[in-house]
Amino acid sequence: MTDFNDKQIDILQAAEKRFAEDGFDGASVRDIAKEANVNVAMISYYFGSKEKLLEALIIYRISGMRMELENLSHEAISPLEKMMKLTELYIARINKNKCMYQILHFELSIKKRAIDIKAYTEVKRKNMDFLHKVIQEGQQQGIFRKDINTPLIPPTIIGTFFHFQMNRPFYEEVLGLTTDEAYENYINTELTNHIKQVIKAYLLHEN
Amino acid sequence: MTDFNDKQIDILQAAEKRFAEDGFDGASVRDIAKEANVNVAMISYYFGSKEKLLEALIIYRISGMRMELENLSHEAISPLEKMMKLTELYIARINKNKCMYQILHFELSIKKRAIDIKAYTEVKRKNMDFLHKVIQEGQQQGIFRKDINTPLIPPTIIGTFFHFQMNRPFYEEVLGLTTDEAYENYINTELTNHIKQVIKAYLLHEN
Amino acid sequence: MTDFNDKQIDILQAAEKRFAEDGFDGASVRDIAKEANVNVAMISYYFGSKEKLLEALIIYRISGMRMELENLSHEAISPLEKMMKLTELYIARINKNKCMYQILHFELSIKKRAIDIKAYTEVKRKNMDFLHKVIQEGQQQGIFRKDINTPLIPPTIIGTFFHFQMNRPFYEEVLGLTTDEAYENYINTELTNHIKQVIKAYLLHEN
Amino acid sequence: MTDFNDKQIDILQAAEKRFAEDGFDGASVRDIAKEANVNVAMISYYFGSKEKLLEALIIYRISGMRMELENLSHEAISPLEKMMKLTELYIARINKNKCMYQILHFELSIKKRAIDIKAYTEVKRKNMDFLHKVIQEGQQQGIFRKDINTPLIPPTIIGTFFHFQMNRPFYEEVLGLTTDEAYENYINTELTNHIKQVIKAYLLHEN
DNA sequence: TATGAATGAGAGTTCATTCAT
DNA sequence: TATGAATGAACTCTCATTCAT
Repeated sequence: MTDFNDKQIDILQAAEKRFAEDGFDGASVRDIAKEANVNVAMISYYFGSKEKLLEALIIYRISGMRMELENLSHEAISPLEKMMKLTELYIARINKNKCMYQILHFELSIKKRAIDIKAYTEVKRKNMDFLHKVIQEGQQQGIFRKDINTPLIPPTIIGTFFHFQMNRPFYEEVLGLTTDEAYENYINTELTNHIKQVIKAYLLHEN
Repeated sequence: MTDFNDKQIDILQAAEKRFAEDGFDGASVRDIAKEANVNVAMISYYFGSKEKLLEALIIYRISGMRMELENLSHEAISPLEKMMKLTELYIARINKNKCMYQILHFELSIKKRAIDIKAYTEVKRKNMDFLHKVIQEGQQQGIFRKDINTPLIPPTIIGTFFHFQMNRPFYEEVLGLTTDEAYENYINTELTNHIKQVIKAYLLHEN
Repeated sequence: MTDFNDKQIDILQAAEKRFAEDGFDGASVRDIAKEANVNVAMISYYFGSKEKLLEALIIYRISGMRMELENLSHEAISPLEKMMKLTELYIARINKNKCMYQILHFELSIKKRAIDIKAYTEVKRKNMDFLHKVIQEGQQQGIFRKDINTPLIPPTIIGTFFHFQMNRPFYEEVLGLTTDEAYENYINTELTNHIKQVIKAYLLHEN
Repeated sequence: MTDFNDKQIDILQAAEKRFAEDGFDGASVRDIAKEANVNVAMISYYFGSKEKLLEALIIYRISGMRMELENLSHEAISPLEKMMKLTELYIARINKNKCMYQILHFELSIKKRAIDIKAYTEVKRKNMDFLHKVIQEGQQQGIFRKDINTPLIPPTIIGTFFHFQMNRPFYEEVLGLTTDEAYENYINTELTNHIKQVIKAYLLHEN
């Protein structure tokens, strides 16, 4: 399922861009075809329909997200350090897959379409399991607080990042980030640091 | 501008529901008209166009969001208590205006449309100003840490909440929240508490 | 039928302008109502429908065209002088009722609508009768040629005038008539003179 | 630009008929599609829009009007004979392109639309140049009068013809031309002859 | 008598998709 | 395998008109 030819990958990339910028309903297959420099009919030909194109795109991108967590789990570092690295990895991955996340978040929150998100769910579940282990470890070592609500950690990381992304025009103005580089830089330094600080404080200090 | 008649309000409410559930492009004016039990032509008649309907909706909802912050600012409570109350107010307001936020977040993150979000920006800015004052107060009293990134507090609160909302199908399954009430209840207790804990820990503990 | 109140006359004048500039189908009753500063419903109220408004307009304008020919017929001048005066009267009347003629010509040549043009036809017939008499007079006096095709005289006069009007942009450029006054002036001098010369030559000279 | 396929030509012909009979605003694309036995969407597909269809039609027809004047200019006949032939050619061409002229005249006289008539203007200008030469020739030979207003010759020819066409119902009745053939025949004999007589008299006789 | 509110019908256009080649 | 041509369905919006007041 994951073996696409060059033309198909062109289409998938074009679709990702258009879906992210215009929304699924806002993007027309003609726009996508034009962006991908292919014939309109080719989209139906290769993917069957616009909806199936979206599903293919999700699978395509998520299959590329196979976590770097495994490596992390074997590193000989403290649970806190692991959590900090995990947070960084989360942010890096979202930042890298901004478009896909943008699409997914919208599609998930819409009742209209019932796309197949099994692949997405699976990845999330795996992440959660790993997260759970690290937190338990930290709790057993007496470093982390006892009442951590593990399932709400990812929303805290991802949600903060995303809200910042989605309200970009507002924060651009408020923070005086006039260029793309300035914004990107702020994400990689201040925002990342803030999220790490928030998570760290939450893990370490029972109020 | 904010005085709409009954029919107009019917349309606005129907539009809010449909836009939130189907997206702006995914919702047709026919759907909205049907939902509002009015003639299709009435939407153009009252609002001019689909886009102007969206703008009217945003103004309508945001003008109803004039913050309860003022009351808060005069209460004789500690900065921390203020921040906790503020967090609760934030969450309550987003929860109440879920649909509007869902719409706004999508529209904001889409490059296609350039809707007038001045009203929204203004509200955000006012909130930020108030937030800033409370945090400064806490810092001057030596209670809050020194290196707080104030502009990133709202993304932390709202983002966490929203990510939880948007990934509802996933968290429903993971947390075994099978009914609407159970989910709603989880938001009002566990999620709210989590966010407050996160904010509290962040404010109080320099790592 | 010809007694209209002030509001009705406002509407008729607005309708004439809009019909002439935009065509019957191109002009909306809303445009007309706006131009006349009346309520949209008033047009249906007073005239029944858009089509009936057009008919009322035609009757209104044509009833105001009752020819000044009668006076002419009693003047003690030569047939040629009569024809020259007649030509001038024709041109003056068309020029004065440009809008109405513009509307009529379009409506007449369109198969779609079957408006009542009895009033118009009647006026034309009377003119023709008078014309016929003058020409016969001239022929009996041996001044005019024998083979005059009387019914084609009015088309020659009116048609020439109208073609010039309808191709205004072209002739503006060709003749360097940059202002409204220049154009109007050209009509009253050069064009009028040309038509008179053409008619005179035709009447007097058998080839 | 002038290469249209069969379907496109079907549409253009249908459009010409409907525009001529119903006016541009009066003719719907659905009517045109029905007349051409094609799908409604095909019109947008091939021409982009209704307005662009009109423009394509004008270009299509006018490019087919490239004058037979060239041949005329090399004939070894007198200026008067040339003018008579020219008049005939004018009339024949208008008669052949009745519909197109009907459409053009209306669109030109309407302020609403600003269609591209460059092609039309160019043809008119060329005709005018040729006309000018012939008339000068006639004047130099002392045959034509000195005070000819050349630019007003075409309006005299075309205008007379057109007024006769546009008031067809009236002249049908007045002249007792009950059938299409009778009318057509009258045009080809009496009307053509009248116009030629008018032009001839004007050219030859200074009053 | 006069009008704001409301509407069914139809307008032009775009859409995702199909099909013959 | 790949595509230009074609289309039915649906879109948003405007229209002339009606109706309760």
